[in-house]
Amino acid sequence: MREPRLSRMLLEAFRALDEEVEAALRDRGLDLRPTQARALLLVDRTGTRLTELALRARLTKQRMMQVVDELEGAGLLRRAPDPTDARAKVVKPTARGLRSRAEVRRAMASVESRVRRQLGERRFRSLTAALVELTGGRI
Amino acid sequence: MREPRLSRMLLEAFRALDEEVEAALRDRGLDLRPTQARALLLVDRTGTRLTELALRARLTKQRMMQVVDELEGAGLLRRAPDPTDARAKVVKPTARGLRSRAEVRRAMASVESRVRRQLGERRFRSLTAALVELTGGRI
DNA sequence: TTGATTGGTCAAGGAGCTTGACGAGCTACG
DNA sequence: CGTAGCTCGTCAAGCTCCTTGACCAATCAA
Repeated sequence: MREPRLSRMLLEAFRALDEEVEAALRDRGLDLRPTQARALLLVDRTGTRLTELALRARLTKQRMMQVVDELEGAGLLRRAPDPTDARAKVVKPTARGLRSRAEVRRAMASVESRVRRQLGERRFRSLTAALVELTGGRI
Repeated sequence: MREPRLSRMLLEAFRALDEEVEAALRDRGLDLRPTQARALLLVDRTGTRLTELALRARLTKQRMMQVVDELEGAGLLRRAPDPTDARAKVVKPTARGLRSRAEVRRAMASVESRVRRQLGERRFRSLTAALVELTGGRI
């Protein structure tokens, strides 16, 4: 490679892992794109507001609405009125959504263990520690 | 954070660095987006074919053409016929392009040194080594 | 020589994200 | 209390980055 830059490597590593997660999801029969999968993980069992989801995912609420729309269309999430605030709604997982979420967790965990084995425990920890430091509180 | 996943951290770290590079470029008076900056670095002084650029950047040639179009419009690159192959053209930096490229190199290098200082030499090396291993030849 | 391949290009579109605006409901403060 | 300002979800539009598909002209391989 001609210009092996750190940011480039981070992007490639992200893409590689992202594709791996997507493939793992497909293997489990889930047709979810990584953004959808990540959003699914952020929803509390008891229901979470859209705005809160957007904050957690660091997306605009408009974008999060699109993602929730998709997941609602897929029957994995549903919206219910928030009893404590007439403006708001809460997003909840459906029964299918809960099952899918468990699959997503397993898929992500399996990829992550694969990486952990590839690097070895010590280097894996070192990698995540470095990333935490680089992102400095963004995550 | 609720679900601190490796792929998420990689993405956030990439974005953080990318924004930092973009800001560093703006500080130097260059209005280049990171994709354009990276492409600019890939062009040989003596000229490089579009297809070769696409390969180096791991983009489709169609996308690379768009990026080169933008950089040509900005007066940083120009296309010349390839004397050895009548189908082909070579993309070359203009004089301004060469100067901009040097600025890009400095901007990227400065961000990378900042990270290097932040992490310390040992952990920086460990990070890049882990990323190389994760991307496994993609870079 | 001719069939397959390569280099650049045009066209169209999709994924993922953003900004802007807005109505309905909530909250704080005079 | 009243009202000014804010928050929640939403609609609309558009941008960036990238992709797929189709072509033609030039080159290469048989």
